[in-house]
Amino acid sequence: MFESAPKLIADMSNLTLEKIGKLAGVSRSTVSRVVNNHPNVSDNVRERVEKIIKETEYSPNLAARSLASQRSFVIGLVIPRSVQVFFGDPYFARLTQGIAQATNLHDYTFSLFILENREIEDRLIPRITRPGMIDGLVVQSTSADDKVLSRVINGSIPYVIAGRPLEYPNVTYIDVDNINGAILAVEHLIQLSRKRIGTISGPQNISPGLDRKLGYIHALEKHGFIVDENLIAEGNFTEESGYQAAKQLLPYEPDAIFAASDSMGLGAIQAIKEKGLQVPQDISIVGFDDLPPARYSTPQLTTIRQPILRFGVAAIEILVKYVEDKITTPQKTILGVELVIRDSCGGKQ
Amino acid sequence: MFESAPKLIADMSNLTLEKIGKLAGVSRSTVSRVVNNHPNVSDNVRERVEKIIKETEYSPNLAARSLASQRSFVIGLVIPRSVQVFFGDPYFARLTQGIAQATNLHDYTFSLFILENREIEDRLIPRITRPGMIDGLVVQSTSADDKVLSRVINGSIPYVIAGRPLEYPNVTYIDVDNINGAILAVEHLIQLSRKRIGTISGPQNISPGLDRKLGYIHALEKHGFIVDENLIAEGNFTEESGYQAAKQLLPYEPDAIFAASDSMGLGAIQAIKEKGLQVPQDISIVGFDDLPPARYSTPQLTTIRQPILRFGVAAIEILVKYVEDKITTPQKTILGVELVIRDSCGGKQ
DNA sequence: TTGAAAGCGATACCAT
DNA sequence: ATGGTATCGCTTTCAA
Repeated sequence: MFESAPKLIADMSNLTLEKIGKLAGVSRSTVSRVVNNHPNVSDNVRERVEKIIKETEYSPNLAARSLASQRSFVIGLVIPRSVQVFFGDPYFARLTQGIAQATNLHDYTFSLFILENREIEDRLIPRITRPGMIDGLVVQSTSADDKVLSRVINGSIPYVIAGRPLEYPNVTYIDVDNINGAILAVEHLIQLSRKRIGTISGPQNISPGLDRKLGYIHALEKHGFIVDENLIAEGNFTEESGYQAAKQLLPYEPDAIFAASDSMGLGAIQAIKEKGLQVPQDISIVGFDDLPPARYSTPQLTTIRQPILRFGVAAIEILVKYVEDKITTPQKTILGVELVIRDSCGGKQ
Repeated sequence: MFESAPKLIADMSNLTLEKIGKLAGVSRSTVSRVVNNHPNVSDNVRERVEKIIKETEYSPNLAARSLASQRSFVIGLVIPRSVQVFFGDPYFARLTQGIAQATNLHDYTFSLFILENREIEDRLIPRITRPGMIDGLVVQSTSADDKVLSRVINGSIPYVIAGRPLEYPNVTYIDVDNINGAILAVEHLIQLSRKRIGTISGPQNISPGLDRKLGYIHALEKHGFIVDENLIAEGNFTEESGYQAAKQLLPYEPDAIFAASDSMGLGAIQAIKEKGLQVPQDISIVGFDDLPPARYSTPQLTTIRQPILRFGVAAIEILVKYVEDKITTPQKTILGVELVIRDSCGGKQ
């Protein structure tokens, strides 16, 4: 004892339960209980051990823990190959941030798998889907019948799909209320007495594209408007596509446009300005997302705010429950959205 | 044998070296050698074992492998707490993507640690810096004397700093040639016969802020210009700060501005337009980064392109060499940048 | 070339 | 409440 203690303090590089135990005068079992917050530890022992853990900055070896417990304490976010834009889109950056944060708060390690090309996809799918490597997966939903999506859904690892997957209605997913968001947007325009309300929708093979257009149509019909196909154009969520889509709509003289993303809304504003028209005087614009650019544009964009960070947190909370409670019943979660009124629609009080 | 073989094939969920060995009639040691491509295995044994591995889709348990080999096969990207903007900045999204891709290509798993608040920082730093958890780290450089930076630099895990760390001149880092980029930008403006060339610099406590301003001054002096403090304003790389800085410069009638980031350049363009002036007719603008928004602005932004994806790839290549060859000598890598001429400076041929 | 066996550092069951 | 010990699945000497 006399000789070994100082030595142990010296080589902090390889701290183990055993060494902490020696320093605290208890067995490795007891230290393990302290680390894992097991109830059966007396208060003074717990205190003593915790003090030493703090002093030495001990933290358990994850490999050993994984091997013994048959859990990896890793949660992965998977971006399928068919997600084209990916990191060009600030949405994914925020999503990643939210999920990483929530993962760490639950004491899991966060791993990111971007399957950006076939080579990486082939290499990673077996690793990702093999039981034991990863405790839980968040998989970004996609349009196509993506390889990784079906592998995960049919595999045995707990997962949550981020975004409603059109092809798999009966799986665990989390999404924002796209339909209601679109309705909020359009009803705002209706309240401002706009009569020719157009939309720039997203691609119709992914749920945000589909649902936001559905909401647009629903709101119009609910308020007795006639849906005019000439006032509907399709983009792919990028600014450039919004610009093009707006050019397509302008000949039909809309007095308002609901864009299914902020980026497309900003593109539309540019097209409108180039035509010599003014936002919001001549045409009102509502976007969707409320990402930072919406606040810095001129005019500032009225938009539908989706809680991206909360989305990540909620996804991880669901996932952790699945992992730790071994639930398997599919569960759907829809997060609310809200209208954020700025300057691109006029009529602000 | 008769009874156990079918059983083993049945429960593929828990394949181990031992079971593969039993199926192939060899020991676990031999199977391990086959899996790890060790030379000392006879051809027919290797063949037999590989066949079974393929049939059973066996893949080794990473936790066990890590524990035994004292390597985790994980490479982490650390975003220190003092990196304020983080994911609002498209730069980090691209950086993350490049590093994730390169990491996977080298058969490591990619983990992301965003130390966005003190709680997460306290929780993660011991884990990150503890030997054995992570084989190598890429750490984003920061301004302040950040806790995690000094811990990593003084620790024993191989690392590469992304961006020149001002406080630690003698560590392994990778950076882009900020000084030369700024020189390219300013010389372009000089060639276009601009006489009153201002700059919107970044914060002077981080290297991209410092170096790009140094390059600006260097280029002016080299060409016999007098550096006018009134033509220098400081931003923090955001669009909003560029807008404000431009407002500060305009009374001194610059005919060109070198903005140390695209975002600040875009903010400057907005301020200039609001003042009733035109870009590039009245004032030329050069940005820095060449992120997507530079291409979608009006006018399209002339800028300095930095190879962010290559940056990530290069960082991982250096890191992997450090990890696998156990090198420890500090190494500095500077990547070249290039001028991308678009419409914000005029004089385009 | 191959096999046996000793770790790696946790967890968790079983005694006490 | 605490300690002893088998165990997780692999890597890696050391013998044979």
